[in-house]
Amino acid sequence: MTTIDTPTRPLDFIREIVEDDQRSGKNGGRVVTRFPPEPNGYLHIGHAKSICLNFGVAAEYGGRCHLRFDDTNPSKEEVEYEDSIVDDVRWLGFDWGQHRYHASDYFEQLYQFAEHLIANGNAYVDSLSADEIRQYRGTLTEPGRDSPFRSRSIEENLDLFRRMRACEFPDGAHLLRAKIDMASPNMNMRDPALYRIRNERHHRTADAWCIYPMYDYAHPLSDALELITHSLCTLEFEDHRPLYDWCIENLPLPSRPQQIEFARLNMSYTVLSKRKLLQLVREKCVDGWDDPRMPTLAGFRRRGYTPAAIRNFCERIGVAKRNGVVDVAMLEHAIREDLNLTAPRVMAVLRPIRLVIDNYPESQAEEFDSPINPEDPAAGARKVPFSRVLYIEREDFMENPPKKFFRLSPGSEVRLRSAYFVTCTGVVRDDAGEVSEVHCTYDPATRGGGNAPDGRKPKATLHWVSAEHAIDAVVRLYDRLFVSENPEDVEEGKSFLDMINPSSLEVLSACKVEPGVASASAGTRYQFERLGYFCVDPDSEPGRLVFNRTATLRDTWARIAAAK
RNA sequence: UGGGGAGUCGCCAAGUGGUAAGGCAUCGGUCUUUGGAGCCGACAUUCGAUGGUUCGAAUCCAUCCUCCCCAGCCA
Repeated sequence: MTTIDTPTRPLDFIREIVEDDQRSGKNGGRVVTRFPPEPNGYLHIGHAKSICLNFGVAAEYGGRCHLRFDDTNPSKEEVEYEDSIVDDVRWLGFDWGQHRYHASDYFEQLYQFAEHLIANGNAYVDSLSADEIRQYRGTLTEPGRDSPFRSRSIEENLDLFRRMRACEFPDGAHLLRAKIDMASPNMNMRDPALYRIRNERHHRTADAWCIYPMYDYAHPLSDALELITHSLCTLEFEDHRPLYDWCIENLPLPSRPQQIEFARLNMSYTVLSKRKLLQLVREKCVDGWDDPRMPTLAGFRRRGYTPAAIRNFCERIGVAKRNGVVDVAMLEHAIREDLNLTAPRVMAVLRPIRLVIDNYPESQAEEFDSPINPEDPAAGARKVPFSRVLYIEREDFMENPPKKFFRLSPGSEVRLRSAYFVTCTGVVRDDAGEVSEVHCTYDPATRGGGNAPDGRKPKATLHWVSAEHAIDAVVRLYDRLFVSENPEDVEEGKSFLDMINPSSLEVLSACKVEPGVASASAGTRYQFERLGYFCVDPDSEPGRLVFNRTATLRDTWARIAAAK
């Protein structure tokens, strides 16, 4: 065996930088990354991209990745979110070992470093109001003006800052600012805020502080203190990089991390902003953060997605600096690809109609072997009970079939998967004239559903379930949450909420499933043959299973029918 | 009209001066006890535009165009 023809995936620009750094011996060859979520919401598929990147790069280059909570704003953060983030990152399959940190772990050090900046004349306490500061900042095209407090003495700054820490002032009375350049063309360099007063309880440090550091200050220092080598973040922080570097250059830090920006993930038919996701939850447009229609990791988990599928998806979309929109079909492909190989097959009838086999003995019943997974012969077979009265899918029968409809119709013969060939002989109608029962005869010579002795080959194979053996189930059919490819792009006066798909959830409560799944536990995934992938929802109760549809199977007939 | 980024197939995305990878989607065919899956094939004479340099340019230079981000005491 040689590895010559092993196709090598080209490196993305970040891995290229990391490899260059390793070659040149920068950072002593160490690679340390971090995933720094703010605990103010649930993680979504966009975060998965960042998680896979950060943990992936670390693993590939023999380094490590820290999980660090960016908890510098007590008014937005909660423990519930922190717990969910821990669960989700673990579920995705990543491990930070002992390296779980919080920006708040560094509050004392961050404070001391702030005094250091003041002592060196690199920071000052401003006492302008928020509104005045905005006015002094200038605009995109006009430079800002120095605050009248910019020239306070070091002693006065130190005194004021210490009194800020001592909680002597109300919110907004003072602000610690970096002394950089009010005329900078980069707005972030016009004396950015470093510390603000927030007389508020923090979910971890409780009442220890009433001043809290800003992201732009806390982030680079946290990175440096943790000896992070490559600090990967999204594009919108690109113009913060000079400030990131400024903080590091002006303080005696133990290391010099490098910030590198990449494009965040956008996906069609999806919304990925924490604010909007929070709104969907708060306004009850969905059933919570883990609603299977949500693009949150908790939602995908409940929907039946596997961590491997999400990781493969993240690998496949790549990492670059171009803003784009990934087709949600790419994600759907990833989950089908995974489940096709791993999900046990089962027969389930979602919209049942009775199929009576007139020439099958009334009292008879038998069991057929059906493959658990044709893609994996080693998985073996399962027993499926069969009897005279079955349920088949209502849409698998048509009294007046159009061309190319190969399923059951008067006079036609189809294969019942793993059972027999069956020929439709007629229908029974209810009082309203609706077909309430389909009748047929079976060919005993086709037992097992294999080929007939005379070589007949039906053009269709139907799934079925024995009426007397079937168990009842509720099936929730999920579809995309939004009807628009870009739900954020709406006309004046409308919001993304107006783009919600009114039929994103259809609940079918009279479904029939083969008995073998009766004791399946929540989270178990199956392929319902010919229909799609489904998983058992935690809402299930004994005797009343609830399934969520993860993804449909490709349906060629539906395409043909839709094309007309 | 300041600054920072980005423009390669419908969507992601390689390519870094030597004559446009791959994936998704789409469309054919084949195979099939899932109209599933698999397999085979098609799918950018062209890289935002225009000039220029060069034997040769998506790659270098110039000019122009388009899109994204920045004026939170959010991250």
